[in-house]
Amino acid sequence: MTTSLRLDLNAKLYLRNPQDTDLGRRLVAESVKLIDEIGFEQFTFKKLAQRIDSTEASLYRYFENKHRLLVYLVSWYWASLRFQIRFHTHNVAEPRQRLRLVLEILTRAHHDDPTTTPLDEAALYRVVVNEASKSYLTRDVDEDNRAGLFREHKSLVADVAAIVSAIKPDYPFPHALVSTVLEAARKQLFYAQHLPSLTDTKTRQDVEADILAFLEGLAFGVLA
Amino acid sequence: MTTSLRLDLNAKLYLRNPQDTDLGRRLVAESVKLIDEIGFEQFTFKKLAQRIDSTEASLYRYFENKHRLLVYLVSWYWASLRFQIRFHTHNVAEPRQRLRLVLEILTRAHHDDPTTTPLDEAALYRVVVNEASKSYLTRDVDEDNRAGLFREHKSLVADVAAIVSAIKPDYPFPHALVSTVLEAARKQLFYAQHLPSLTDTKTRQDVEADILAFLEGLAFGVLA
DNA sequence: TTTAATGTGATAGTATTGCTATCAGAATGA
DNA sequence: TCATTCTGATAGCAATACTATCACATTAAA
Repeated sequence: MTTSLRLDLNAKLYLRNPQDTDLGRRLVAESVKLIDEIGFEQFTFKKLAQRIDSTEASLYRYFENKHRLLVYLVSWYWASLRFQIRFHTHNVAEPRQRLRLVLEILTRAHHDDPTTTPLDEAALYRVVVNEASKSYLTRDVDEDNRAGLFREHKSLVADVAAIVSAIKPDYPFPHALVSTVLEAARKQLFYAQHLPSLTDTKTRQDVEADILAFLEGLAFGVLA
Repeated sequence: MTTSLRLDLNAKLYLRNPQDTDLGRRLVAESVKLIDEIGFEQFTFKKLAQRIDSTEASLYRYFENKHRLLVYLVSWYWASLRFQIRFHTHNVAEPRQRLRLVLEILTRAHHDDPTTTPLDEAALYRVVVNEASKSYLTRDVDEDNRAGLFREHKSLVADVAAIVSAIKPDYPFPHALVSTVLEAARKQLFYAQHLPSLTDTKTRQDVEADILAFLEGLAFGVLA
């Protein structure tokens, strides 16, 4: 996968662009690892500052608070997923084949070579699986939404919904289908790892293959 | 809807059963309203104590912390949903018809008469929509799961998955389908209210009717 | 009936969290 | 050269998430 890719995210996500400075880049890279390790609730700017030999106040110059940092990380994930989808489906004309590819990327995107990318992709994916919902399940959703903080997520859903509509133009719920499938890909992985009775991959080997099969069944079932 | 129904939840959810005392019942009833008003992050036992003319420490006698209270409320919701499903599908033999009923209850359960029930059902549903994910998206999922805190959720999924398997015995993902549909019912309502570009109900009147149609399409699509 | 045990809510703490205000030095630019 | 801006560092503060201790009331046992 081609990387060192600099994704330009909505400037409202941060106070100062963390990609511009050494400290900013370490902030982001280490925050992924620390949130992955201790969870978002236990994560604080103070702990992160200690890790990267900086101070709390310095980090607050980049992000208003830890919630904004989470939204930034999740947006980064959506943006990179969207990039990968565009890249891989570029010269695939048949919409069903495109959708199939999207589902594959969705369930396997986090296996890319972590050395070529500025962030630990595997850790970021675990963070997204565990914490992404918290980025919008807050009192400030509407305000945050007005500020455009969820633009990356929306663009991704819009892109894939367009493929769905190409397959079946009269299907009335393309966006709902895509947002559901996107969510389900992550949730089912979480369930397989932590609440296996809410899914069906218990005894099997390749959890991701099962999730992919499940999602394909869902998507192509309604579009049949 | 028949109520004043006392649901017996897992005793590990609380330190002292809040249903046993007047204070306990007020705690639970008012917590639903307060969380609905200010959100789970802003909710504290201190604020709740002020509301019901009690003290912080008194409330800590019932629940170890506010997270346990949330798990309790969500479990109460799953249990009452399961009760309603059993009640309404009791004498419906045809599994497809049963599943259809379940989906209807899922999307409309919160319209029941609030005066007959100990909790404000509409407020509880809003709390579930906004906060339920936070009950298991924590560092302690595995521990909490071992303690049986998610039993109600699992039982509900198992019940409905059995209906799915009755419809199509060789379908390999009945639990994944049910947990996905359960989640989607809430998520799509949230999207319709806060992030409308992630769903397709923007211009329409009856959001719940749309969600029901979407879920029926999903479920009966894969089971066709 | 006395006394022991238990359950109740109230008061007063404490460590941590989530910031903010202020600062001094380094780099940048006019 | 001097002003501006940008950097990270120090200190502090209000709120949060509890905990420890208390006095009192009730119940249960001897």
